[in-house]
Amino acid sequence: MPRMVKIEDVARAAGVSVATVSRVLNEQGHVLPETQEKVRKAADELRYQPNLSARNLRKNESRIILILAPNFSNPYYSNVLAGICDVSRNLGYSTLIYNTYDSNALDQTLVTHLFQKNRADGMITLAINRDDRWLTQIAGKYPLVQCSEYVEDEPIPHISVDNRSAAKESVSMLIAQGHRRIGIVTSANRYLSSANRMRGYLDALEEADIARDESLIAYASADYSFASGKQAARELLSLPEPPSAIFCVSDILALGVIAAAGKMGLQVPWDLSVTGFDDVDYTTMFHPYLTTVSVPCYDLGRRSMQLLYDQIVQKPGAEREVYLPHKVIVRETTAQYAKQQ
Amino acid sequence: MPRMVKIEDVARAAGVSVATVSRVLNEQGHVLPETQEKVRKAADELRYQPNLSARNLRKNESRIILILAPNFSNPYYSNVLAGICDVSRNLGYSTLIYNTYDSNALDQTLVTHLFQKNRADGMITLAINRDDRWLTQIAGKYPLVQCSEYVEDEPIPHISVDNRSAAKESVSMLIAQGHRRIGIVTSANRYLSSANRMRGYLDALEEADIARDESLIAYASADYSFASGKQAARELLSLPEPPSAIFCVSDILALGVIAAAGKMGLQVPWDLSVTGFDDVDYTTMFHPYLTTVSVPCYDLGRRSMQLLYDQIVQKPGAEREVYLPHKVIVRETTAQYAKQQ
DNA sequence: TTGTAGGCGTTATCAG
DNA sequence: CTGATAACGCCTACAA
Repeated sequence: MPRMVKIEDVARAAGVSVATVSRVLNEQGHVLPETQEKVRKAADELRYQPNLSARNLRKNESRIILILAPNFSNPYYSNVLAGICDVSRNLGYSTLIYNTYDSNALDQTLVTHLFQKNRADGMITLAINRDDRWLTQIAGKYPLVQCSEYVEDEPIPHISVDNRSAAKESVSMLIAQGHRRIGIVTSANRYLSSANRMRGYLDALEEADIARDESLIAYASADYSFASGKQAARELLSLPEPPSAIFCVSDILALGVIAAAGKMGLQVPWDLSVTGFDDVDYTTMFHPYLTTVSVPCYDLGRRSMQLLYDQIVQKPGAEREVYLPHKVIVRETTAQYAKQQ
Repeated sequence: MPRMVKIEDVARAAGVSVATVSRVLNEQGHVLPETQEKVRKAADELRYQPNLSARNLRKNESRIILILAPNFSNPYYSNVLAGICDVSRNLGYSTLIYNTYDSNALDQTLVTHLFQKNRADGMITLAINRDDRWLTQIAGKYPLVQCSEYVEDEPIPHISVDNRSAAKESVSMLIAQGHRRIGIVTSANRYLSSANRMRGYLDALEEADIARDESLIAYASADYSFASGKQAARELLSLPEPPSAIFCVSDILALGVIAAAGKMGLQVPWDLSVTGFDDVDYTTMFHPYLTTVSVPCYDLGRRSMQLLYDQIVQKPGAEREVYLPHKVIVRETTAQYAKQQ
């Protein structure tokens, strides 16, 4: 590390004291415009950059944000991460990405430890379970924002889309197309999004006076794997009276369903309508293009960081519950119900 | 931020001086075993965690490493990032991910500024152009590792796969299947990987005494977009004498090629063989499964960080040029050449 | 409006 | 083997 210029060098060059330099550069207190001018000129010429360790030590902050993320390579999460990183960089924060791999491995002790060890100024969680009540204790002591997934019925700041409404809209659209036997492929995890998408599915059925049928509910693996989507589809399509449409709680699952259907000799959308959720990139990389619900991942990430920042600086009236708009996107995997002969 | 316990508290609890506590906890200098015992016990009970800002200030380091990445949502990069982040966390470094979006926007001034502003201890680049010679100046002043892409003919530490050999193996495999007219879809960017994959393609042709044919070389967009892969394929397949096989420098391009072929009434692999590169997740999410070259992205990320660390701590004999093994994976998009009737 | 000086929590040097 | 103490660079009372 080459020798760095410090505030003292700037002070000497400008012919003022370090206090004045600090005041000018941090825009605090009154300094004569002409003095300001001198200081800025000196700082510019010397290319002065404040030493962040010293500043952080003095101000008792770390400028580090902890991000708890389960899985980078999932395009959903990587988009959210991109949003968080872009904003945090602009705000002057470093990000410490903690790969949790499995959301069930998290607990209060571990998270507390992470905070203490890194002296993080705040944390964003991407995949907390809906019954992780212990998070409330953490949120009481440290700035925290839950992104996408959050703990149900606890007043911890969170941001997401309205999964229940989105699912309902999606399924209602299928009903409007004439489908009455509609299956769902959900996931055997403890995420609130899965639960709410299930609720939305049931809402739509109820509104259309379609009786709930347990045999039409299939569970894929906790991590939404392609293979488990195929497996779930096989169960549904082997039913004596199979569904004419399947609502999936994630795009990858939907792709698995389509693959399984193809293998069973069913053409999507003619023999089976399929809808996904999230609208990740590759939903339009193969025909038929997937009908799905678009979720603004990148913006979810951006807003999370902004919310967290508001909390850190204790901005009065900072929002604690934000829902971003979603959109049902009808493409090629859904069609009018054609009564089988 | 709750009040934190500091080294002084530990010293008082253990009945020793702060110097001794520091020595014990950092394992430097000789301290009586029984004194050590007392100190460790006190530190444990008080759950002491050193203040990293103070330590960094004192030791003149930042424990931050900069990552220059072009694009998170590309699964290739997100896997590399996962590897880097996992290792850096274990080594006690925070990562500052700088989203460059476009590799051509980078230059010496910008990168120098990033280093000075963040006082980063080192940097990993994921997508430098092969002619970014200015990087040599940077590498002379700061620890730096180039991952995946690197500047040609400059002695800056880098890690990647042997793209030239991998491409040659892949194309030779096509030749062994009887193909003689083999096209390539490469990318109009300035990455060394693209150049080397092109070289490998030519190597294979030359070895088989197949004359180079400029009309069989098509260029997709710089960011390997699906759409540009389709476009490139259309050019190739509209030729008076179209290729019977196409080697693509990325998986997404290959998928685009397959899509375009389908639209033109060509069945893969019967009417056309296609190979990709990288082996990202979704190459096995649709039939036909893609024949491709697997690249160990996650390990590339891990090793980059390890190499960078060796450089930061000035480990003697640290490696400066590493190639990780690749593997041609034959799946369903390639087949024996069947002479058209 | 500006300057002086103390202290943030560590590590490392120098005595003892 | 251990303790006292001087930096590291910055911010901010408090004084002038």
